[in-house]
Amino acid sequence: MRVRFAPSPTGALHIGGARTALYNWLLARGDAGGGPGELVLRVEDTDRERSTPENVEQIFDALRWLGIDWDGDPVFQSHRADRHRELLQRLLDEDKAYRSRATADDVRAWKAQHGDERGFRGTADPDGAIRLRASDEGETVVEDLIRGTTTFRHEHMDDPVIARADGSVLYNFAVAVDDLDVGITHVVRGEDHLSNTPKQLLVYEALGETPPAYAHLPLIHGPDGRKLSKRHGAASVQELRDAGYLPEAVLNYLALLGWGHEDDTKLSTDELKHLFRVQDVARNPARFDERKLRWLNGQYLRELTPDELARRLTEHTQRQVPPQAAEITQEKIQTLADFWPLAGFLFDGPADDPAARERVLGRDGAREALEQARAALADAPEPFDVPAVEHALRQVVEARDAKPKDVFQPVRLAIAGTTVSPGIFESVATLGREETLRRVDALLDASEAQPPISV
RNA sequence: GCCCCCAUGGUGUAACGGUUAGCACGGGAGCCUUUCACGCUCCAGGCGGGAGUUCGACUCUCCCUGGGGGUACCA
Repeated sequence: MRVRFAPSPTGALHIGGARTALYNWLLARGDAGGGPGELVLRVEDTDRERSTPENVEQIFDALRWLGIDWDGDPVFQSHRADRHRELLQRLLDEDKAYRSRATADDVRAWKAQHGDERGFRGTADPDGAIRLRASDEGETVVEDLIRGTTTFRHEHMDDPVIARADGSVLYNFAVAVDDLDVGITHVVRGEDHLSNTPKQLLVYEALGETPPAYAHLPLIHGPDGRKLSKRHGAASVQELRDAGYLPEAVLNYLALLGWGHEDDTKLSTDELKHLFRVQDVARNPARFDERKLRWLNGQYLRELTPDELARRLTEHTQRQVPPQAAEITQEKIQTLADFWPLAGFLFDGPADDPAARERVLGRDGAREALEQARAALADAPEPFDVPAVEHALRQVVEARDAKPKDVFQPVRLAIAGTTVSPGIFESVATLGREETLRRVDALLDASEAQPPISV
């Protein structure tokens, strides 16, 4: 089984494209093919305007990040112009294609006369675009692994334009030829190509070649059911990466968009390779639901070792995150991007949250509790670790006959500047005795200078 | 306009002629609890509509409706 992923480098790799790449990759690398398969990467850059080296690199990059690898060097469609021209000439010589000067207006006029549902038939001109001859008789049948049989009556099909007047080929001709030349056995791509498939089939027929098998995947829509676009938020792999998602979670989530396996949701890449079958792909379009991706990402995040989590956080935030700091946030974040808002105070000092200060310090005895906590922490034995901190702070709770939060919240406020943070013992221990005391003192001083206004 | 595809709760899916229509996200309630989370328990919520076929339809056929795609000398 030889499959391919053929993006056109017109921008970032979007989620739909990434899923197409993933399904092809699962076919090539997984068990479904019944043996080792191959994945060919082809860059469809015949649209000179929009295809830039930066866009190409961006797509390669996104694929690498996801862990999707391919076999051999990428094929650039633009490099295959000679071969395209060769076969084009052959079809012209065999009168299977002809030149036509007909414009879009001419086609419309023709249809006005013959009926909207009738395919356009041109007459041969000395120059102009190249059209394939499609007869009015018969039909072309697409046998799709996912959708079953779809029949297209030739009567409805225009003579497809396969090359421009200058001889450069168009998409529907180029794909067919390129897939043929590298021996693609299965074309797995988005449903937006289904209606174009009969044209490609016509190309194979004119060339006297056997077409590959086809599987057309349902499209991915935004949460509102419309076509996925930028205004839906993160719509490209790069954006998901920036948003702090893990590649393994993105891969897992993408696989689930249009396919499912019984009661399982969280499926490792190995499991996906084992279970995935194209035939099982759903026929209806799926909506991209970032909330579920967030949840899934949290699941994967929690499985990482502290060292690994720290490594990924460091890479994502571009700041050195030690394993201990990573570990204490592990059950509280869903994306790598959630780390900094939650734990940034460990590095950059307490946040400035006047409302939180007033709320916490405004409670009866809060200041006194904080003073006692300070003393307990100052006296806590070495090593200044989580058990030591917990013991010290719980002693204060007991001594004051208070609720735990009456003591913990003021301390949290002192070190974090706000009311949300990782566990208080873990946070204090991570910060260290010296820095904790400094921050507690700072808060005590500040609140003395500016006592909260009591109402 | 024409051609084509699709239709299970808010979302993703499972079951594919006979089940109390399953699982997950999200939502609600509760437990846990030092905040936020995590975790656990429970609850609500679905086969778009109409004709057939059948002893029996979510599952098969047709129509309607609603989405989507294609219809370029774009890919």
